[in-house]
Amino acid sequence: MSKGLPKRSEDYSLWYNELVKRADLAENSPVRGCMVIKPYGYSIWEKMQAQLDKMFKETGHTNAYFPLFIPKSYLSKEASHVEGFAKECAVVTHYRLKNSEDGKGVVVDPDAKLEEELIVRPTSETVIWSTYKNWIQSYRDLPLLVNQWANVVRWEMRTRLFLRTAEFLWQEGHTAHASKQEAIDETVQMMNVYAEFAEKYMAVPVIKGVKSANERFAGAEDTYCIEAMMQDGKALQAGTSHFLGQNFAKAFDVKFATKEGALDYVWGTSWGVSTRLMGALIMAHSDDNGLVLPPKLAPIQVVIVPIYKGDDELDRISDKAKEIIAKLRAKGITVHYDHRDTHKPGWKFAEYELKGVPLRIAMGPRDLENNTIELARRDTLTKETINLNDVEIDAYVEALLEKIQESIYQKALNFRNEMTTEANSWEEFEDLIENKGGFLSAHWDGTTETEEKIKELTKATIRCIPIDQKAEEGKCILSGKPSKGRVLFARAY
RNA sequence: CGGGGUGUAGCGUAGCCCGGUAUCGCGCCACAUUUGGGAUGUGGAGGUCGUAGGUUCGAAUCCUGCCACCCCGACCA
Repeated sequence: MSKGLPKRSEDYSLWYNELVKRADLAENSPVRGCMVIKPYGYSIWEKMQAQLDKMFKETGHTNAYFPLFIPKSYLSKEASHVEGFAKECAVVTHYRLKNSEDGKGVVVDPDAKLEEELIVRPTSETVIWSTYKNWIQSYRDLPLLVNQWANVVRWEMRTRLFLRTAEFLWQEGHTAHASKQEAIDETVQMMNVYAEFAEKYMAVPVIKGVKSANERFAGAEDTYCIEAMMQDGKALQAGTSHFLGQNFAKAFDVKFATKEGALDYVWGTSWGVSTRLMGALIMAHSDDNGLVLPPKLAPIQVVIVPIYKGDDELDRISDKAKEIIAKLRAKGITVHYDHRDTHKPGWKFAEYELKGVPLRIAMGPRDLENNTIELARRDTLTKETINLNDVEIDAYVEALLEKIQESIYQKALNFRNEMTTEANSWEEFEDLIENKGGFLSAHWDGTTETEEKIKELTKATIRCIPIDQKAEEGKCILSGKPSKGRVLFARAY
């Protein structure tokens, strides 16, 4: 491994790609657009999963699993859904291979053609709603609150590790309700769960909002989202929650008997976050030295590096380190003691910085003598020497980790606020999008036509209509037609 | 999927124009000296030059197809 990462200021994309590989998060696979998530990267994803799963359970959801393959005909049952996904579906046409004529490999056996071709799920609404038809008869069967953790495939033209891959991991919640309002409440609730997760665990501030018709999920009545700001001034959609109305219920004929004895279609929602969150996490906090992980998602929260000459010294330091490790673990803190003699301390320091470990403790002979340790923070790159006679190390570290979590969030929030600008004229809008980036808060006349024109002219899209949008009379930035509030524009991933 | 670029040891590269069996650095292995911010020395291992064909006495080098990756468009979570 060569030293030094590319600089963010010089080539942000290159910095990101290199960081993902060097920090052992993921690498490309032999198949175009797919990725291998390496153990360290997967550990972070597992921590995200664990927390999200807990939050889903707390809001009444249960996990289930639906199959990878979907009959091709299912996709076309909901018109706008097929329109949205047809272009990027992987299709299974055969079920057998055979040895090739020249004996040099295997070929698809033409005799093993499937009667009905299968698509690899790009999302599971169709299979799930076809199943729900059998599960729901009465209002007593509702609400149905199901989530699944799964992989999906979307045959993307242009891919990037974590941000857009042909196959990705995610969770998809699919719920059915007896009333419209209840389904809308569910949709909003899950957006709020995502926002809370992003802010409290990932330390990434997000804007909650509703998508314009143009950006809406294929098959939804409304798409709610959380939008995050990356360090290069581009926006990233971090999670979506869809109010499906009765669209899928109608497409798959899912009716229920109401309390009053009438027959009605059920109301649906779906919501998801994916391994794309990994990309958001990386791009929101990391620096030119490597990853910066929020303590709540860091696979290793504290690393202890002994500095020693000879086995005797190592033994004495290890004795002391073990006491500290035991105390920290008792507090539920994840500690790694790296006493390998195959690498020098300086090498380890750089390595753990690259991997984003929030806190590093160094202990050498001088520390042993003075009963001190050196504490180094990853987020600020600052060091302090702590006298163990003066502080309770476990409580101190616990508090410091919390402080780091908060400080990373504040830094990202300050950045996001600096990068959110009101644009009041078209000239200003063009100048800001080109030279500053970030979110532009501007008036829009509400038409798809204007939205597309703006995209064509500036590559900026409407990220969302913020939930907390203030009523304000104004004129559309492009068309000059009347508008009742500002929406957020940005160039986006 | 369109335009441009790249592919040589685990990683980064020279060589390609002008054809003759592959250069350098990092990493890896062994030993010694080292250890408070990516150690040093000595010795060593590792390559069907992305892949499949073609031209040639001979191909990393020339020609064609394919694959992958990067950048810019279109598409998208």
